[in-house]
Amino acid sequence: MAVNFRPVQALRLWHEVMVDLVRDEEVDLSARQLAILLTIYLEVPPHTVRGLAKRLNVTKPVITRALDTMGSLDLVSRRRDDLDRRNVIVQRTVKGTLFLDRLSDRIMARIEMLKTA
Amino acid sequence: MAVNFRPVQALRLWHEVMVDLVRDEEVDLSARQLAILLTIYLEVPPHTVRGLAKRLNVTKPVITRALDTMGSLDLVSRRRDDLDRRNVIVQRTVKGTLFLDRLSDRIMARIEMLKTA
DNA sequence: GAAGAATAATACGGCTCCGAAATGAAGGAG
DNA sequence: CTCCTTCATTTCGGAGCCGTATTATTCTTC
Repeated sequence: MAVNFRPVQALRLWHEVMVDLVRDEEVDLSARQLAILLTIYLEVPPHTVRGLAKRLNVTKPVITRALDTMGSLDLVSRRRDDLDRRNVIVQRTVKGTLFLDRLSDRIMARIEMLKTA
Repeated sequence: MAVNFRPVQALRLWHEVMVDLVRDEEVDLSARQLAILLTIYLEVPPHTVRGLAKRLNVTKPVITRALDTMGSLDLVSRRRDDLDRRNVIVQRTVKGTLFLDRLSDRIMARIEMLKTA
């Protein structure tokens, strides 16, 4: 499981996973959308529009639009915060979890291939 | 330098690098554009429009447009193939090399952080 | 040289995304 | 209750990318 990473191998890893994603991508997410999705699934909740905008150094409409797109793909869901109804709480979905599981599998598979190469 | 990678750590690595890129990105490349750029720099030349289109399973106009965009950013350059003037040979640039060096540095830095965490 | 094949680029209509600004809804201070 | 702030969303004009189909150039074959 241990890998010795040197810079060119790190770049090769990125390359192979990106090509995999582009080649047989079911959903076509931009860099921003993927960054938002990963933040929602990996960082501690709750996630609000404002919080995500600040975390990623983008404007709030960018977050709203990304949630619209990924929401229609059923990768995330939104609900109002009952304690402060101005806030929107972004939540995970089963489909989003499965998507990131597949991404994780792709990355791990490419790491394995780098080890044996 | 050796890292033990488990799936959640692979995903964390992807997350952190993507957030870095979105946060302080000088150039804003799409997933396809980045995949094309990495292919040009990491796979054996020569690279033609048709070859890249087949490699990435996209149509040729996608490649032409990506080369237009990245060409205006001076990340790649094009010249005609003198042996077969129908072909366009895609070439690397100094600026493109520097960009990928920075990407490589980002990835390596995040790998280091995962080791100590 | 003429006809056909192959390559890259362009035209087209449609869709998505952009940032800035305006709008709508909810909370807080007095 | 009223004013002001704080959220998220929507609107606006503009820019970029999409796939399909077409064009322009070059090569190949006869």
